[in-house]
Formats: sequence, C-alpha cells, structure tokens
Amino acid sequence: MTNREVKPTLFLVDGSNYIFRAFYAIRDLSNSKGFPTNALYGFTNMLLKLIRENEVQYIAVAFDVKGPTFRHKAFDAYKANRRAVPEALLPQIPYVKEIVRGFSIPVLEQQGIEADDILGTLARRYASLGLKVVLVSGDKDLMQLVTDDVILVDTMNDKTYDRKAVRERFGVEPEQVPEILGLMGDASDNIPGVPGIGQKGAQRLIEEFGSVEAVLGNLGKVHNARAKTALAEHADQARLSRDLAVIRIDADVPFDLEEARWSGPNAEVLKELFREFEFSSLLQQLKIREQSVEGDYRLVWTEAEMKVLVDRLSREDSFTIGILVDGEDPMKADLVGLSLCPAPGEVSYLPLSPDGGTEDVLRLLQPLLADVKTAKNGHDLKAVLILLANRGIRMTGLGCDTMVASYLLNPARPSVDLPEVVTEHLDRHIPTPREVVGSGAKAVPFRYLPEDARLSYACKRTDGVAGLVPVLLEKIRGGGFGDLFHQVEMPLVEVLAAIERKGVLVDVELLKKISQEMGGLLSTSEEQIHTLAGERFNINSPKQLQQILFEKLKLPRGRKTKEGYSTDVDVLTNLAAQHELPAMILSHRSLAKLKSTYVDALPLLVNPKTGRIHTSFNQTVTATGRLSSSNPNLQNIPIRTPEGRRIRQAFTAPEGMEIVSADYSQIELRVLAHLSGDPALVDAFTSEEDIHTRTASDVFGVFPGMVTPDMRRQAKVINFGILYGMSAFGLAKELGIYQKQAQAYIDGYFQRYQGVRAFLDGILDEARRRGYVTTLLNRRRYLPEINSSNVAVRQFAERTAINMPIQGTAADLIKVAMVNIQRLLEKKRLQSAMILQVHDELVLEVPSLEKEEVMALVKREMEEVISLQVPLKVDIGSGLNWDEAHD
DNA sequence: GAGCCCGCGTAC
DNA sequence: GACGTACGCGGGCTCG
Repeated sequence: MTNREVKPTLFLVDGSNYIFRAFYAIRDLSNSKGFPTNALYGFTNMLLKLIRENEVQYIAVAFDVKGPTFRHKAFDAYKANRRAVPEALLPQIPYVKEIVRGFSIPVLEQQGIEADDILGTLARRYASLGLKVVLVSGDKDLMQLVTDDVILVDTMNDKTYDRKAVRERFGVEPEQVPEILGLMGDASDNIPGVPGIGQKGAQRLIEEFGSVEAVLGNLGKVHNARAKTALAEHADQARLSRDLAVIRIDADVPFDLEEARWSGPNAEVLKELFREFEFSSLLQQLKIREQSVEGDYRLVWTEAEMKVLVDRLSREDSFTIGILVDGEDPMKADLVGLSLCPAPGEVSYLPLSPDGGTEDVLRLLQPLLADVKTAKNGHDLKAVLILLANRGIRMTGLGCDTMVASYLLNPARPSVDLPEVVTEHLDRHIPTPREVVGSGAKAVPFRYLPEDARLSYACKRTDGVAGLVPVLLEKIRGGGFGDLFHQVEMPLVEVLAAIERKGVLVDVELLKKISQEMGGLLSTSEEQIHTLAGERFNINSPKQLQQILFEKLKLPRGRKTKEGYSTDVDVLTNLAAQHELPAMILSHRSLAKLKSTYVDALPLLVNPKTGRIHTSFNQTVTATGRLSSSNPNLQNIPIRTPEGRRIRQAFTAPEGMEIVSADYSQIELRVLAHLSGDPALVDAFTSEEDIHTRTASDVFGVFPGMVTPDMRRQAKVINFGILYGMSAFGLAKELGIYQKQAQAYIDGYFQRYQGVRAFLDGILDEARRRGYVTTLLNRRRYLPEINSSNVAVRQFAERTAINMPIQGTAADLIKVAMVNIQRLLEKKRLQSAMILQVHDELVLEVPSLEKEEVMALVKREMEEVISLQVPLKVDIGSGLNWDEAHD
C-alpha cells in the first residue's frame, strides 16, 4: 500500500463578501440596546459552520480596506456606482474583525490591495508550496483562481467549485474567467465590459477565440454583426475591463502561515463579544465551559450525613435549593432528588425515591426550611414550594428566585431557562435537560438515569443558581428594582404556590352535560352547513372553508392572510348579509370553540388526587408584568355570551363554601388618570361618574344626560383605544365610521384630555431617550425597536411603550394586593383562600361563615392597596359558582 | 407520529 | 401597517 501524502489545507475566507451577504440575508436583528447585529450574527455562524464541518488546519480571513487600489488608478470609475455601505452595517464591520480575532484567526487587510488580491496572492503562494487551498466566498470573480490545488466553496449554499465545476459554469478554463468578465462586465464593481455583450455572448466568444485579445485580433471572424461592431467600438474598454477583472497573484502580502494555524478560539474574548451582542445560542454552540473543575458535589444518604449538612446550612444566612423532578406539572410530578448548596462549589444531593427510604432524612430539613431567618434561594421556587408541600414539607422565608430576578431585569427576554440565564450572567455552561435526558417524547425520566448522572446534573444546576444569586441581586439593586423584587415579586412566589396548590373545584358532571348538549347542536349545525354548501367539508379548516366560500360560492374576498383569504369573524359577519352560510358558520365555530377549548378540555385536567384543577400561574412570562395562566389557562374562561357563562357556572364552591369574586372597576383608565394627572380624567373618577358616559359627553359635546347608549359604546371603544395606542384607522374600522370622523374623535379626546396627550408624548420621549419604559413600581420593559428605521416596527414599539406603563402598573397593584390579602388571611387564621387571579379580578373560595369578613377585607385591601390621585373601586360579589359571584 | 406554524378565538 | 397582553385549539405542513 502506498503511503499517500495528505496535503495540509489552508482556508482563505473572503470576509468582505460574507459581511455583505450576511447583512442582506438576515433582516432586523439587534441586541436589546438597539445595536444592529444581523451581519455579525450571520458572519459568525458562517465561520462556525466552516470550522465545524471541515478539517481546518490553517485559516485566515481577508477584508477590503477603504481607499484607492491599483484598479482605481487604472480606471477612475472603478466601483464608482457601488451602493454606499448601509447605515446599519457600517458600525458592525469593526466588530466582525474583532470576532475573527476572537477565533484566533488572522485578519488580513492591506491598504491599496483588495481582499480578492490578497486571496489570489496567498492561494497561488501556498498552492505552489504544496498546500491545498480552499477559497471561501460567494464571489464568482474568484473562480479564476481555481486550479488543481485551489478550490472555491460557498458555504451559504454549500457549493464547491473545482476545475470541472468552473468549466460547467463558464464553459472555459478558470484562467479564462477574466476574459469573460472583461467582455460581459460586472455591474457591482462598475467594470463596464462591452455594451450589448452578456454572459452568453462573452462565453461563446471566449470559447471560440480563447481571450479578449484574440477576439479583438480576429474581429473579422466574429459572426454576430452587432457584437462585432460593439467590439470594434469598445476595444480599449474591453482590454481595460479584462485587466480589471484579473485578480493579482503576485501582490506584496506579508503573511506568516504559522499564525494561521487553527488551534481553537480564544474563549474569553468571544464570550465577551457574544454576550455584548446577545448571541446566547452561539455561546451554547461553542460549549464554553469555565476552566474550573467540578465543585465538591456529594451524596447525602444517611441521617448522620444530613445532620452534618443541616448544621452546615444553618451557618449561612441563605442557601440555595434545587429539585430534580420527573414531569412538567408540579402537582403531578415526582420529586426525584433535592440539592442543597450552602456556598458556590459545595453542593449536596439527596435522592428521593417515590417509595420512601430517604423520607426520614428529608424530615431533618424541615425546621431549617420553615425558618424565616435562613433565606432560601433557587430557580423557580414556586415549583420547589409545591413539590415539597406535596411531600408534607413546608418551606418559607424565600431569598432570591433567580428565575424571577432574571425576568425582572428584562421581562421581554425570550427565556428564563436556567442554562440561558447562567450563560448570560455568569458566562458558564451548565447542562440543559435536553443534553441529559433528550427532548420531547424521547426524553428519559430522571429516575431511569444512573445515580451519579442525577447527582452531577442536579449539583451543577444548583451550583449555577448559587453563582447567580449575588450577581442578580446586585443587578436588581443597581437597577432600582429592589423594592419591587423583595417586597412584591418574591412574596408573591409563595402566594402563587398556595393558589396553585389549592386549585379550583370544577363541576365535571355539569361540563359533561354541557358537552353532550353542545355535541348535539354541533352535529345538527354541521349537517345544515354541509347541505347548504352542497358538499361535506371540515368546517374547522380555514383552508377548506375558503374554498367553499370564495371559490365555490364566489362570495367576495376580504382581508388576506399569509396563505389565502381570511375567514375570521369580521369577514364572515360582513358576508352574512349576502348568504345564509357565513352566519351559520360563525355560530357553529363559536360553539365548537367553547366545546373543544373549555367544556371538553377542563375535565381532563382535574387532578385525580385532589379532584380539583390546578392551573399554573406564570410569574415570568409577560412583557408587562402581568401574570399568565396555563395548563389550563383559567384567565380566559368565557363570560361574554350566555353559553360561555354556563362554563363559568361549572367553577363551583364545595359544600359550606362560596365563591367570592372581586374585580377592579376600570383599573387601567384609573391608572391612566393617575399617571397623567389629567384634571378632567381625574375629576371624572373622583366624582364617581360613569367614565364612558363622561368621555362621550366630552368628545361628542353633549350633556351627560343626553348621551345615548350608542354614544357611550363608541366612547368605550375610544377609551380602550387610547390605552392601546389605537390609530384613526383602527378606530374607524372598529366603529364602522370614516377615518376622518375617527380622527376627529381622537382629536376631540385629546383636546379635552390634554394631560393624557402630554403624558403619552412624555412616555414616547422617555422611551426614545432611555430605551425603556417603566411602571409605577419601577418595573421596566426595554424597547430596542423604538428607534427602528422600519416604520411598522417602530410604531409597534410605540404602541407597546404606551400600553406597558398602564397595563404594568395595574399588574403591580393587584400583585401587592394579593400579597397583602394572603398575609391577612393567614394572620387571622381564616380558612378562605384565593384560587384565581384574572388580571383585574381576584377569586376566592370562602367558607360561608367567613364571607362577610373576607369580602370586606378583600375589598378594602384592593381599594387601598396604594393611594393614587383617583380612588380605586372594587366590585365584589359572591355565589355558589364563579358566574353567580361575578355580578 | 412528533413538533411546529398558522388562523382563529377566548380573556383582560 | 393600522389595538396592547396572554394561551390553546384544530388543521396542516415538515421532518425523521
């Protein structure tokens, strides 16, 4: 067997080419500070892909530098009409080079020499020294450099050009490519070529004659008369163009191959850059790990070991606790293990099998967990509270929940998953659940993993949390979020845990009955719809419905969607005048919605152990500070229609208890009155007038006594529109009036409420200057797109800027009220409990005997949660179910 | 079949 | 493009 020599490979990257292509390939990417990062991101990805997918031994990246080159001297107009570098790209260019250097890859740039010529020179030099050279570029000009030892690859579309591929593309040898370019020209470089000769023509001529010079010398043999004339007229231009297209292979380029030897990136530098640009996925890809070895992670198994650990933990003001669970739903999940960390690097792991064994060991922790003098830290402490409580262990005295802290620092962040938070704030990689157990249906439950894998995983995570705590607490303090975090959000964690664990009683029998009724109605209406349509089709499929309505029945099309024409309620309502079918579909659809989303779904979520539904109240999801609810979402239970209200009737109180519902009246408009201090709006609420009637009177210029129900309805739309930053277009559409008229209403509103106008302007100004907006309790939302050059994007950010302080302040207030109410209920040892929060409403389950006291308490705590320029008003009611309680 | 996006609709 | 914040359903597509 011959010992075939494998040549080392040098990768030469056309950096300038990739900057531009990355810039145009990715639109609208910037970090939270508004710095554009699209080209940086695309370029970095390209480089990573190149390194990942190839065996790179030597690599360098070449860039153009500003200033004239020999081509400019030869031809004044060279690159004259090239587009200016886009505004958003310019500031990114220096950082592209920083990133390249961060990869420990040499940046090649030289005054007076273009990147192409650097590439050509080095390719020739090292090919002749016996290396394989791979040129990395999307620029077709570089094809002329291809030889038996030099290939061209374009990583963006995975194309590779060797000699053969170039021949297929241009029909000639690579060396002849400049001859073709010389005849056809190159618009982007402003190489003129010969007018009237394109790629095809140029190719034919060069295939036949071999070079521009030969073509010009044999004009008589050129068959095409037009081409012949053009060539004769522009002979000098053809020669010049050809010369411009030739890439230099003999430039004076100092280069040391050893410096280009690939030995991996400089992690410290890249981490810094990626963090600045918020490339969290790239950080993960690099799998950057701290240099430090694993900490002191140990198993706690015996009572003796636990006693030592409790002693150790007791010596600290706070410690970090983490859980290992199988299952998503904390009310059903199995607690597999517990990890405890008195100080970073020092974590103990207690395995907890469902069939006991270490249960007595766990009990030893109870006094410490219930001791408020030792603060407990963790990531998602609500889940810890619930899991422990379900094992009969009470925990209180929370210190820092890093999930909540991270959310508060930037509530619009895409994720508060622990590994991402750790990467962002600590520059460390900790294992993700995916890496350990896989994802989706293929995920392996932790209980099937070997013990040492569980220990390692749990300890690394808890260690990561322990590392985060001081960092996040300092950022919370520094950002002015201390009160909101420590006095509101952290106490709320315990409140939400209690609410979720309590759950809500649902009358499954009633839902089953409703389901049967609805099922009957639906099959009848389905029959009628199919008959009327003349064929059977899936009414729930917008796609099939479009075909029936717009193609078969030829009804007029309305609004377009991404694929086709909308069949939503607006469109069908408009069509109802022309045909019977749309109205039938609307009523069918609303019934089907109620049945599938609520009536049939809710019984499946009743917990078999408790007989109740335990929703999740998510504290770290919304961009404004509201809670959200999921599995199931109990914040969107129907109320507006009679059929919907029947579903509410299924939310009941057990024997001897009642449901109490307390909701803030017009809280967002009251918040607007307070924040703006507008005298008219403040007066409207202070004098306890009906706000929509008052607005109607003000905007339509009639006495309050003359306001008709329809005027009040319109005023209500205007009031809500103000909160959401609605335009005249939107108001006109909503009210079915002309846009001019709508604009007149809006003008009238701001004429009467000038303080509101000033307030909204102030918000926008603040958002533009500071890049964020805030609520009354200093909750903050960043708006990186507020200064976007894209009108739609910018206007969206403006509406968001207007809405967030109002919606978020309302959220602040009800959260404080919840914390206070929970404290009072506990202090007074009442059996009543909050069971739901729906943004401006609190729902409680109350023993009938406590009803009077608790209703008074709740109403008072909600109304007096804070003193504003306007009174807060709470409507409160009680009944045997949620529907009854609501009025 | 799992996972994802889309269109749609429910709540405040 | 045009009204803010959520969640979840069924349909239908992609991917393995």
